[in-house]
Amino acid sequence: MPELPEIETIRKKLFARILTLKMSSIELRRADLRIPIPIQIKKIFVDVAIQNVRRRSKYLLIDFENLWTLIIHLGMSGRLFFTSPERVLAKHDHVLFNFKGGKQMRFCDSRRFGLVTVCKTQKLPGHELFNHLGVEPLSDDFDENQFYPICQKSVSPIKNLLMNAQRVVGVGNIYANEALFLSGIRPQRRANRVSKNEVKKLCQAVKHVLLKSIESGGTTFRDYVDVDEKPGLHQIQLKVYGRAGALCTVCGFVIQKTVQTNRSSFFCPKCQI
DNA sequence: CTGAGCACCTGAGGGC
DNA sequence: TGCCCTCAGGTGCTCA
Repeated sequence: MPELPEIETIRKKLFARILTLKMSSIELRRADLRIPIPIQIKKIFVDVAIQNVRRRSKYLLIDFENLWTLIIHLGMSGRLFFTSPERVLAKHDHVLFNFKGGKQMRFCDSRRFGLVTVCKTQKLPGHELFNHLGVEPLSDDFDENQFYPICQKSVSPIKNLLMNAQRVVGVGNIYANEALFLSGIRPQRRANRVSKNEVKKLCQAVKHVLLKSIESGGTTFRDYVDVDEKPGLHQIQLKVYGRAGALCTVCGFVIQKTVQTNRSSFFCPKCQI
């Protein structure tokens, strides 16, 4: 479920909270996630200082002083939250990170599309999870000069290209739909039919919608919550996602829904060409 | 190489 | 209540 703004919200809260903490133990209740959790996780992070909490794409990266990094991805249904160790375990609480001083952080994921794994910090860039990833959309590298040539070479729908992590990372179904609305481009338009000026508007819209959502603590459409189990507030600002049949807030036309490669697309037929 | 389709897995919600 | 269907903030494989 979570896209870049939700992961970034979690990253910021984790950064503020765990740099002063050390783990006392890690319990694996179920290890068969998207990739199996390596057993060594139970040892290598115990009693080691935490140096940083970073994000790459939708992956959380927790760097430890012993030069190992804990990698966490939430998939569609994953949650990472702090709680008391006494709290009754839920069916899908798969990993328990126990901190000295009594707090516990739980990784919970009903669909198990997420993952928890480890890597030597230095070897992260070449890791198979990361070595094919495209540009970070909030970086200065993401603009029309970089993205327009990519669009020119692709006949796939512009929305598919936006959601292709080999090209741009972090933009999932909600924010792809929203950014395309803000830039006036229909999701199904072929990428090589988008002008350079439209690509410029699209890049700006992607940055805008991601930053606005981060300001609001992410979007809670169904069940996203942060590490304090608090929902985000950005859903009240959504213009098209989940609004099929409702009226466009700009022109009053009825928002349409279609399906592209098994994902729902929402657009205003008047505002988006 | 690209793009479409589908698989991975579970739970929620609607219709009957 | 129960069953069956559809749908869901992601990713990566296979096939044409």
